[in-house]
Amino acid sequence: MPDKKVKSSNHDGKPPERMDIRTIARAANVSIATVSRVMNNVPTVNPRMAKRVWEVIDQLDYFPNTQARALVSGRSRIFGLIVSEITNPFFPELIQGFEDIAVEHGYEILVSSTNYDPKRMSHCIRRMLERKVEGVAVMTFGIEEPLLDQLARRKVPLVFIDVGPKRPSVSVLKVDYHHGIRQGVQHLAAMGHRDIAFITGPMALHSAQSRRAAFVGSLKECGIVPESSWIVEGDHTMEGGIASMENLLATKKRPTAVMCSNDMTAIGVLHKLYRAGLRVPDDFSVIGFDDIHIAEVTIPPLTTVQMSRFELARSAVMALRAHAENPNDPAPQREYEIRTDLIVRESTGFPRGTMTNAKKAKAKSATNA
Amino acid sequence: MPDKKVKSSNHDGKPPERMDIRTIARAANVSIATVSRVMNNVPTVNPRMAKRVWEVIDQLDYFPNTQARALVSGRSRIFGLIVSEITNPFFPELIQGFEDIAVEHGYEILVSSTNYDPKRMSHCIRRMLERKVEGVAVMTFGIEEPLLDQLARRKVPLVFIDVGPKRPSVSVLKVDYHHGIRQGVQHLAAMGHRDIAFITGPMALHSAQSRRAAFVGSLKECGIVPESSWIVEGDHTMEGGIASMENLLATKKRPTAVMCSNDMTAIGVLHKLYRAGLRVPDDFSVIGFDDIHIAEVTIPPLTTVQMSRFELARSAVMALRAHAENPNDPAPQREYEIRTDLIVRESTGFPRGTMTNAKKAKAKSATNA
DNA sequence: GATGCTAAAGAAATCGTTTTCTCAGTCAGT
DNA sequence: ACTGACTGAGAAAACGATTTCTTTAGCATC
Repeated sequence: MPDKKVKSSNHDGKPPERMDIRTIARAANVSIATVSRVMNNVPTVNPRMAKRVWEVIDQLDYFPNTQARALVSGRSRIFGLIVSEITNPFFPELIQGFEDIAVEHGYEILVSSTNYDPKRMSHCIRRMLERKVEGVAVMTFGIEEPLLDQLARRKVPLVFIDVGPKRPSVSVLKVDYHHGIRQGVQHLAAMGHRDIAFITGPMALHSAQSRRAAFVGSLKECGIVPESSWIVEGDHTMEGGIASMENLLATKKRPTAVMCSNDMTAIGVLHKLYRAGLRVPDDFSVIGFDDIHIAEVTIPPLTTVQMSRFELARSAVMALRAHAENPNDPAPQREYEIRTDLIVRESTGFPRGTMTNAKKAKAKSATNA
Repeated sequence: MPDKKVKSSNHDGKPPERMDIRTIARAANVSIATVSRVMNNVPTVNPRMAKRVWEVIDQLDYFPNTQARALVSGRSRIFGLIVSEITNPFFPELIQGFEDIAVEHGYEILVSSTNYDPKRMSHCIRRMLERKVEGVAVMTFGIEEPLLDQLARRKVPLVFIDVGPKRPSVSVLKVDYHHGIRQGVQHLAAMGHRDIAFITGPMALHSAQSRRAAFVGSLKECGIVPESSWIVEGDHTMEGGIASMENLLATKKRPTAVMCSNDMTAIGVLHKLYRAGLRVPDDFSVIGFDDIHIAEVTIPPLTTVQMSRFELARSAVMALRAHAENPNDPAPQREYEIRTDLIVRESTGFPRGTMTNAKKAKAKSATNA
């Protein structure tokens, strides 16, 4: 924003040409109030006049100053979006969707990545407060609730994933982890796996707990008793996946398959298995979670549980809009359901040496149906 | 931003409690001008008074309204960041760095991903203009200059990668593609490869042309004549990599190695080779470009040319700051140099059947030195 | 033809800051 | 003691919109 000092009239005849609502009003021969009304589609304005104003606006290529508008109307038209790790490919895909939908409804977004660091979190909340966001989507999968008090206290609408305080102006996006994870477990069990490991996310995260619970539950449904040494804690990174897989390979009795709390972990696992000289899926089966884009081209392509980023983004924006646009709506915390589904690719197969090729083909076609 | 209507005094004794500079002024028994001066560290204010004001500010947990501030000061303290594809992992890493550094200097950022779509680009420029950004970093690697006229005309500081109009308030980040790419070519040549292919980015992008030129140049330096059918156009996506590799495999005489214009392409290539039953690096060598994080764990880990996201981000923010904070500085377009370097991992090796193990070991150690 | 009502547009207040202007004091120099 | 320069702090004018309050004009009603 330069041209601040162009106020003093310059002697070469040109008017100072600052582009504000007054310029338009003057050019269209109406009051600024009318221009404002035209821009906001207030119905009481004479259509002929409106047309004239629009023409001037188009011709001069004018657009209103968002901050002035926000200041007086009390509406910033900005949503905040807090993610835990922008470098995990899951999130950019989410951000993309969130941005698209928010922009579509006339909102701008302020993204911030906390990297699981409470200090960063608190700093970014502060920034959002300063910018007067009209709502914040907290896509960190459940962490640091105390910090969010600052937002709640100032009555900023919020939307969480999985779990959040039951308060007015707070919505929760419920992810049905169970559905997809059960499909995964059954898929493995159907092929004959009994020794199935699980690599969780950081257990401080609610979602990590939910996913583990869904895994354990699904295992039991198949009549398999969970072996605790086969449930190891990861951290949703590739490095974590590598380390966790290392631990699993070192267990007394090795599992034959592993489910991961997210795809990045699975990618680490794939890598560790490659290093260990084990072939996937011949020697070991791997299932991921998220279905990020690169899951299609890992070697081998990753069987994974899909959670729709688009659905997540859409629901989040909708929830925030609902709150922002009806400030005193008595109906608070709506809950939105997000489905999960297994996508079978090539990182899963029969446990080593249990089946002939003929049986393989048969079982596989049954599974896919 | 709710609590808009809390103006009317409520009958339970409490004051309406709106938190603005006036509240602070009243509580500290000074004028609002003084409060403002204190917050902005204006040196002429009495230290004792300043202390008192700070105490009140802390105690009431007050922070100024950014939009009011921006409105009057004419400074939004927002930078725009336009990337071509947020779902390409290169960019999140860049965004992260950009955000960190911008925030460190008190700026907020507005990110937008154009997905190579001019319509999106133009829309996002408009949005940035509306929010009165103080500068825009155009990290699309050279495209759609006409659209950027809108920004230039309004004298918004800009920073480009590689190439940009020589105008005041416009800086360019020069990437030294040649250095890293030459290293890559020499690395391959040193191991005995002569038949080296190249998959470019979208040729509409300046960076794609620069990278190809660097490749062709480096090839000639090694006395290899470029074979045009081995230079194919990709689009910087995994899918593009797969398709391009397919084309390369179909050439009359197959190359023995390929360099890619970015890592996503290389990942696609790796996948295609896997599908084709070719082993990397035994049957085919692959080099990427960017050194995104997952390049470390591809199978096999990817040899690639590193371009520092952090350097890029830092330089971009610094360039924008320089312009934003000295609006009438006569010195425009500073240029910043970004280095590139080869990172040798495991996707490159000797061409099939050309060397004995002894020779291998020797050549490899020489290359790494 | 005076009155009341409605529709449409202008005037003015407002949002929460920064910044310029103004005005008391203080102090030094003569 | 009077002037001039300087300090420090308050008063008031922006900033560029929205929104409330007024005004004007037109029309129907009695």
